[in-house]
Amino acid sequence: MTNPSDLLREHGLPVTAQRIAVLRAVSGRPHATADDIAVDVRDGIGAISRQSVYDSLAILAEKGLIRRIEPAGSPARYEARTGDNHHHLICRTCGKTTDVDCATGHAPCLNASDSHGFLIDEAEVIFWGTCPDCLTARKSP
Amino acid sequence: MTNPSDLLREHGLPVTAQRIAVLRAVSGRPHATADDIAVDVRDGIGAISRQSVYDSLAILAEKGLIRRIEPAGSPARYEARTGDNHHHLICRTCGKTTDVDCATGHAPCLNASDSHGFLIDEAEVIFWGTCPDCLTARKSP
DNA sequence: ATCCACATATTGACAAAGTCCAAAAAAGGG
DNA sequence: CCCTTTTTTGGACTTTGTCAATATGTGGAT
Repeated sequence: MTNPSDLLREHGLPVTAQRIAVLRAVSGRPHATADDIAVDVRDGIGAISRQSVYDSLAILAEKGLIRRIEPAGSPARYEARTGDNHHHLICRTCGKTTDVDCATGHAPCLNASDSHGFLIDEAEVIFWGTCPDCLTARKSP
Repeated sequence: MTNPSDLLREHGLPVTAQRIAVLRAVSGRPHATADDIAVDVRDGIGAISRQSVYDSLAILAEKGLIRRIEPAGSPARYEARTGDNHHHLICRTCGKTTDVDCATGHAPCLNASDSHGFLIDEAEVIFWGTCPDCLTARKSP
């Protein structure tokens, strides 16, 4: 696997300690919020400003190195798994987020029945439900 | 079509001028934000507090009279079309939101390839793209 | 029709998430 | 090594939404 520094250079981005740390944090903890990332980064390199976390996440997302998702009722979350059109399964109770491959194995929902003249570039699918833990918790209170 | 008052009563909700007006506003302007609703309601009945708009929207959504969607990068939006498992097509540039029926006509994405033990109750699909207007605007600047 | 208990509406303060801006610091090129 | 450009920082600010206390209105029983 390409290391973080090379990844940044390949995308024409100046290499900074902050960006490397942010990239590492996102890879190491999928579906983390900006705040989670900030905490992880501080554990790694000591300190980083809130603004730099947002800037780094934004530019990494723009270059396609990470993906940003914004589930209802939650702050934005980031993940390093990109380009494979996977979707998400989110627990309504505890917010646990799990990756799922698409139903038929190859992007079933990419074409809407009627595109209304839009040029569609992404189909985002979120499955809402209750996770196993919360299911058991609910049955035996 | 059932009128707003009866709809509220049928769902065990006390009927108030505010709720009727909110319900009307959501029906009349699909995909409106809470703020849009407040403006429309004030046009209709003169005044309503911000909090009441939020409360009404929340309870109407809870009872299934309206649906709440929260697209990335946008405040929450509400629509009165419920129970037909339709999805949304959103323009990345101007935010225009359009309803689309599901690709195959009958909920293609309702079963994930692997539910990971979750009990899934909804599959939310958002198609992201560029609307016709923004496409033309982009080509001829 | 009137009264009462309770749900709902209002008001104002507050919180979370994110953005904007100007100044300081650091990186890269000549 | 110096200069320009980019990045980082810190702080103020905006937007969206929630909380808590008080006032008001609703629907049922009398």
